[in-house]
Amino acid sequence: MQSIEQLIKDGVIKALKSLYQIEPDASTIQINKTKKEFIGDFTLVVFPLLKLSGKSPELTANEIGKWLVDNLQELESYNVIKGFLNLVVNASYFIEFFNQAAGNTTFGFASQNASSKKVMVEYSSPNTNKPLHLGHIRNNLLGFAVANILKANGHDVKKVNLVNDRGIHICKSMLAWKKFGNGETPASTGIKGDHLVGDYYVRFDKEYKKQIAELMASNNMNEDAAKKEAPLIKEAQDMLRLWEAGDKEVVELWKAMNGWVYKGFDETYKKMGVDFDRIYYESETYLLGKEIVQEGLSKSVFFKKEDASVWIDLTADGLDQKLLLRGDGTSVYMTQDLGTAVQRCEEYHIDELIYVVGNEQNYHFQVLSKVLEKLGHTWAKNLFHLSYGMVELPEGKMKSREGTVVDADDLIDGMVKTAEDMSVELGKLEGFSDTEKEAIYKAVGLGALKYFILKVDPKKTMTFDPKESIDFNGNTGPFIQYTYARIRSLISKSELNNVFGDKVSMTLHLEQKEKELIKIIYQFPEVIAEAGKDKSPALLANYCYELVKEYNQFYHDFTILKEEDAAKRTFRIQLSAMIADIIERGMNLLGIAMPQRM
RNA sequence: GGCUUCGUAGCUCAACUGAAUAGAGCAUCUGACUACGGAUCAGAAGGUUAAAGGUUUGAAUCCUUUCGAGGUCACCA
Repeated sequence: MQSIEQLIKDGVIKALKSLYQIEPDASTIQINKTKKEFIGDFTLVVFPLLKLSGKSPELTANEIGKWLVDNLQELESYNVIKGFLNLVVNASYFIEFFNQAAGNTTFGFASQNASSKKVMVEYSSPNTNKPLHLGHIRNNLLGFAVANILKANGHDVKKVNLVNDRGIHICKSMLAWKKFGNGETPASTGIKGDHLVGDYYVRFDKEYKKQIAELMASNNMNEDAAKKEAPLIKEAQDMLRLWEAGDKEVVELWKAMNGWVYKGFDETYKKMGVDFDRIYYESETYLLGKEIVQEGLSKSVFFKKEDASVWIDLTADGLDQKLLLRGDGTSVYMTQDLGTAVQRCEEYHIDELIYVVGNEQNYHFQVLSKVLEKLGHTWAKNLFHLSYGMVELPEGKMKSREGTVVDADDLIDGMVKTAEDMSVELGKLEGFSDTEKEAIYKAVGLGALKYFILKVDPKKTMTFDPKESIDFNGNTGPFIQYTYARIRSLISKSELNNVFGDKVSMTLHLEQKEKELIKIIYQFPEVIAEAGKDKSPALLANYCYELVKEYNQFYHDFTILKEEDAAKRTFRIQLSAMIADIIERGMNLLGIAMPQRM
């Protein structure tokens, strides 16, 4: 079935040819959805066409409108307001569309096809010296949802995680554990591994600051000098050197402590409902990229300073000089990223590489793609930095003064607990088994969190308000889940054994609200495509809400199960079921579970 | 300071590529009901889209300047 917009567009071109003997540029033809306050389904904006017609907006619109209605059987009537030509599409067109889409479980989703790409989405990328926090939640939810949406667009998607498991910061927690601990383990303390390690990282920082203060007081040092001279930091640096040299004892401890952290992360990922096809470790990739630096040197794209460090000069591109390799030949962040990018794009033939990374690294990724471009890699333009803004909390109430961030586990557990409290208070889940209740609390608590974060444009800094997110009214996850559960309940009460068994009669009269709903359903494939193109789950989230809101009005205005006309009743049940299907599929792409009952 | 992102109702967010009277929700106020699930629905009020200029038939959207907030400018990752 050809899209109606395309049909109208083609019609307009023919109309212009026939009316004014001109061949318009297709881009000047704008078909919009008609705004609610006007009559019509689609609107042609005629202003850009006035130069071609040489007539007034109203006259032009009327002439085109008349031609279209006379020549396109899908159109029923038209009206003109100022320079806007509103077109009314035949109800039978929408019924035919509905009959085709209803019950089609792949409606809106593309399967692999000629334009499918091999896409890699890298997200999460945690450090192993501290637990995941609120910022990681946005990262993980975005990465997971975008991967799903791209899959729904027919792309071959790989989700990967690059764990930052080495470096001075890891040594800090290791050192603190050795010096200030008593051999505690997650097993001996019952503390989650990532939290235990994180606690020692904090401990290191505390002791380190103490030493700095002492040095400044007793030796009359300034702060910068004290930071460099503190014994603790020197020990940590020694440890890093030992690690790089492969010292057995240090490597063993490193393995053990990282193991604890991974176990903790796995738990959090599972709780959050995200996963990966492959996990990379920086300890395995940090040496990659040195060859590329040599290649760049031989091509004179890079240059060497007196101390043998390697740089690139991007001042001509409006950027700065950037270090690519240290004087002692060790690699930096950029070296590694150059290496992994080349490996992924050339060895695995990735068509697109998406990095979900916070916007504080915008500059890094700008430099990364510039460097690759200068090295002559045409695929450099296939790197996409999905940059997102910080997540704040209202009034910073939960933010401690030291800037300690909100822990992911605590936040998730808190959301689930709130869902439980609210539910118990309202007595909504009486008669459910304990396991059912647990599942619903989790779905609602997490649904609230996920939906609230994903509905916001990724690039914007946002405020997460836990209380607002879990409200059962408004643009929230729980509101959508609740409406969904109500529809499911309605369908099971309808006692139709095969909901989509009967086709809707082409002669059925469509009420305005019914038509509106079908029109929103009609947009679903477009929304999926657009969300994939923009890599924006927010588009999909807001679409789901719009659909639910519209449905609630429909639900309120019409009888469904008690409708006396059997054909009408069946249609309304089918319409409800179709909407439930779409909501479920849309929300699942966002990683949000939809309880059948709640 | 250089570069960069952002600034929309009291609050949290929308507005696809420039298009009609800038939309929702929360909060506030006013109403509706023995209910196909009341965790409901309807209505009201709330805006000089930070400010000023410019381009355009048309600007929240594009350009310039100013103000304000964040990010970044490490031999950290």
